[in-house]
Amino acid sequence: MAFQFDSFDRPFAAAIDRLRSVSLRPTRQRLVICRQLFDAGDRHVTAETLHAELVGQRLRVSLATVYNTLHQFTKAGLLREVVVDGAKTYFDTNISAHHHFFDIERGDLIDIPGEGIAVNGLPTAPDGLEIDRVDVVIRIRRAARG
Amino acid sequence: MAFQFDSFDRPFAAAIDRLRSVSLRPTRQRLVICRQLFDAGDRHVTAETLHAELVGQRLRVSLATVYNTLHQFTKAGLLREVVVDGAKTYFDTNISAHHHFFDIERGDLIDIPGEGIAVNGLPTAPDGLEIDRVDVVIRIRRAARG
DNA sequence: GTGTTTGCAAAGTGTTTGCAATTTA
DNA sequence: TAAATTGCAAACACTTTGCAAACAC
Repeated sequence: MAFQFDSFDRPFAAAIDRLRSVSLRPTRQRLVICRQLFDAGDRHVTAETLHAELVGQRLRVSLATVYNTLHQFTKAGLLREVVVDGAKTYFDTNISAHHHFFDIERGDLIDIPGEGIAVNGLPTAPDGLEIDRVDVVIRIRRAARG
Repeated sequence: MAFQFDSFDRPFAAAIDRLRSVSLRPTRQRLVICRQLFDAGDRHVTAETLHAELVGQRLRVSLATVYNTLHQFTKAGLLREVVVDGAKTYFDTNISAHHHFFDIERGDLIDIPGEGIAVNGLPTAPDGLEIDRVDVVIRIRRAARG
């Protein structure tokens, strides 16, 4: 039996299942991160914001482990990396096809459902290359004075 | 008369004009960077690649000045910043409306003319916010084994 | 001359890594 | 107990900054 949890502990059971489904050992750290990410709808985090949340809840996980885990989750297909800012790396728990608003000033990411946007006239990839994915980022900011 | 150039020196004259048009003093460093960027069609550079090019041509400019100058040019509207990679900042000499292919493996940016792609069904920006711009990045990579 | 620009080196930010100690199976 | 994982601290890559010297006008 893993840790202090038993099968009656639903949130942990779900996290354990999720990790097992991608062949990652359900360690204390991964479970804690898993719950923080997936127990509450779609989320956008950076390593630093996620680490701060965990620390704020007295859940001790090192920043290095948060970084490593976010990448493991991404490789496993549980997360998706979103590039919108040169400085930091964002991770999105919503792995379905969709695009983003990015609030330049606040650094906030907001999902736009996949059906909301259609990209037409996509060129074919240059010779020998293929399309991996198409990202649409709508940069938004505080409206100019009216 | 600035430096060793005179008005018969066309490339420098053009660079001087370009800088003057955005109220930037035509210093030796800015002129050299200006020519490197704009004398040869559309280009995508990072501070490091541009600096390496200049140094390779014995044109001495410090990396700090390259960084500063790229940002000045961007603010002045001569360049556009393109976010496609978490690690480095790309600058594009093509400031017209267009989108990009990004070769994930090689880190190459390729322009797609603006008319080539249409984004339909753009949602309106959340309350109090307005759209600054819409970026479409098509991530490409070596085609899978055939 | 006076204000601007440059270059250096130091500092900063976000991220990755080597490795001993710990934990999981 | 063997293999995987963690946390620390050091290393990293890229970028920004403070300030004295050099430069443009």
